Amino acid sequence: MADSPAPRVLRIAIPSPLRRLFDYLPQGAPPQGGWSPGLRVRVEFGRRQVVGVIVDCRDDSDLPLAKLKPIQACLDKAPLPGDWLWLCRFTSRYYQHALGDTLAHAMPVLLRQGRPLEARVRERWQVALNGDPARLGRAPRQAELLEMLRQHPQGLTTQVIQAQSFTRDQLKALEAKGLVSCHEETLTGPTPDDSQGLLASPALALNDEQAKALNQLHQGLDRFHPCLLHGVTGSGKTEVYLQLIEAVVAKKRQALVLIPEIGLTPQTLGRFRQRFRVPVVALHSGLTDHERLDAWEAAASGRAPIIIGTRSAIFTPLARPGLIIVDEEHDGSFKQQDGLRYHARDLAVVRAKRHGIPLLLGSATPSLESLHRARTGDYAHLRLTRRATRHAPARLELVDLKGRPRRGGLIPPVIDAIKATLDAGHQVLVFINRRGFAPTLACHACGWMAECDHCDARMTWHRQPPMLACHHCDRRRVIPDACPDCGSADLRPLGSGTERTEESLAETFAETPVHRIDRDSTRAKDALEKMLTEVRRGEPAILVGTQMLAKGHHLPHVTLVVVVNADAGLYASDFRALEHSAQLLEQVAGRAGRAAHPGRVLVQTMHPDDPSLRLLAERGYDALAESLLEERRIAALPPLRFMALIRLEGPREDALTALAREIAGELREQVRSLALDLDCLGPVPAPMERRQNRYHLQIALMAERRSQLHPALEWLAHRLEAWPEARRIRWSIDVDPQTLS
DNA sequence: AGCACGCCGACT
DNA sequence: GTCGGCGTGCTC
Repeated sequence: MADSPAPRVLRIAIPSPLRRLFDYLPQGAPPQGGWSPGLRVRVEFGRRQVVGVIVDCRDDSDLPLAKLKPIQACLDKAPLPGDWLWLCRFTSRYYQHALGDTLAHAMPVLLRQGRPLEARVRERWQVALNGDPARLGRAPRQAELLEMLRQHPQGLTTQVIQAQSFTRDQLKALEAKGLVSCHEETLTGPTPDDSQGLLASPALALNDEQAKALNQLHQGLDRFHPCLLHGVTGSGKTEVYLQLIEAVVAKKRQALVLIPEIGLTPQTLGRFRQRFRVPVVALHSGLTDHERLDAWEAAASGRAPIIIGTRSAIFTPLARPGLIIVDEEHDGSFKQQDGLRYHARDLAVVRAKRHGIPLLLGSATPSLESLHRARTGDYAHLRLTRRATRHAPARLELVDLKGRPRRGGLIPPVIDAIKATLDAGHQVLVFINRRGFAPTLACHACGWMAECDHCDARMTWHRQPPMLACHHCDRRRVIPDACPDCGSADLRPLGSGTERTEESLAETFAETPVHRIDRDSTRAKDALEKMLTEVRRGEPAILVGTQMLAKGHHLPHVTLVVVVNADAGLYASDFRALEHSAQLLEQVAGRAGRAAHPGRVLVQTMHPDDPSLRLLAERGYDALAESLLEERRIAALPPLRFMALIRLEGPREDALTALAREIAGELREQVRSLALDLDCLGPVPAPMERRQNRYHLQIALMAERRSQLHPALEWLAHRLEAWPEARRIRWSIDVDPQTLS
């Protein structure tokens, strides 16, 4: 690194929502490489101490140097990785989020608190190879300790030895006599040993489609090479990932694998760990702060060749980046929905490009964004159309709900099909996208419905425990005996939730176990795993569940899938609702007939003639996606145009509306004066205008070119930050919003 | 966001 | 008389 003269000013990003940097004076000895961007420093900010990151070293400041405070301390011997800092700066700019806050988000809690970034190590003691036993002398405890170590040729850690009531002094004495040796190892596991080879278990044979895809991926290992791996459920995408990772790790590079929150199960992790002998590090919400720091360090130092994590793992630094995989790339959990509203899949693209490495986006139901880019040639489009099992994917059969009697939400022919499946000794999955007993409680006499006082929403009727609950805020109420409006006692459930369907099925099929799987029933740790283990034994059973059940889980004995109501996404105001709904239906359908028997998927709907639903049922997700893309083109919506949403929120509707109008007015004026080619729409009420007693409005910006969006957002962020009235409301900027709600 | 300062209501 | 409500102002 070129020697630069000592800077007079350090420009520092402070963990705060302020979109500004703060200048400080260097103080104390600089670290080895001199003052440089990426070093963490402790500084006094206002009246408190915070950990900031140097982002620039300069000789002048906008303020007189006399007004600057000196830093308190430098916390690092070496800067955090340059690529990591680059990604954070990009993220901050792209999503219009304060850099200091972005950096804080992108590092483990302990680093944010100022702890050093270094591998935690432990000592391992082994019998020395050519020790002279005569040197032991008269030391009975040391002799016992030496004997114990002899029985463990691979060595023992200090912790284990001390648990056997030996002391560190005894170890040190043996070491001084040359009888034992000690070496340090990191907690994330030993450094990989090349001599044993990479694989712990052999790769599976590929079919010709998989082999062709893998071959094409091998061609692009040394450059930015974005690929959409578009494979039907059960077509063996994971095996392609594993073999590609093998090639990358063999070249001493690292692979980063992102998976949805719900997909990082012990089974997924187990599959990677079984295949590879090298350490596979996982980053997920279940880790302690120390484990997270260890994983981060192992990735940053290059000791961990394979890193698997959820959304936030996209910010894990890599010493030798070689490959990024985003599995189930269409999944909504890759987009953060509050604070720093980033999309991990989109940042993965940016990061892979920066590193010059391949990017693999995998899905059975790709997002329209990725499909569009595959069609325009930005991404290679690799298809896997064949299932590993004997059977073609089950097609959806639409079942008309109109005018049919329902029990627990199910109509007689569907109940008959469930009975036939159970009689054949198979299992049934009933998918219902509503928790609770019933979506609401209604008065049969006057039409009153239980509504939340704080939100524009109905309250859900729960049986266990009995209460009315709002799923949009924390509000709970006791179930009334009589209608609060007319006093009638004729209160009835309206619609069905998981609890009611479970109850009804348990009555109808008294001899068959019915398992309910939703957020309420799986709250306890391991409850889901226990239930799935039970179900995988294969006895006839009915599973009633929400989308938790739709993703990933392998349920080999399920041959019938029932969707209680497919209409949720059909006529929603959110332009992505249908896309998400179709992805979910296709994923649910993928649960049917994965093993020896073919499957059926019955989809109940009030609109069996809806063209989109019919297209999905008759020609599948890909055909519907094509048609949706065409609709988006005509309606000038993403992914054919670029969008940003300004969300505004406040306690008083009239004040919020007035301010929102003023903001939109100024924004339009700015768009005109900067001659930007973009449309500014709104303010309009958010789909659920009142939530938790706060009002929500939004302003949308739409542009043909992404470059037009940015100057407007940048201006707006600074304007709002300096606008006194805007401090009384909450506002946020959502670039590439995933939903409008 | 924090964290101070500052100016008005019900309490040991 | 004080404890504390949250309005408004600032952070190199």
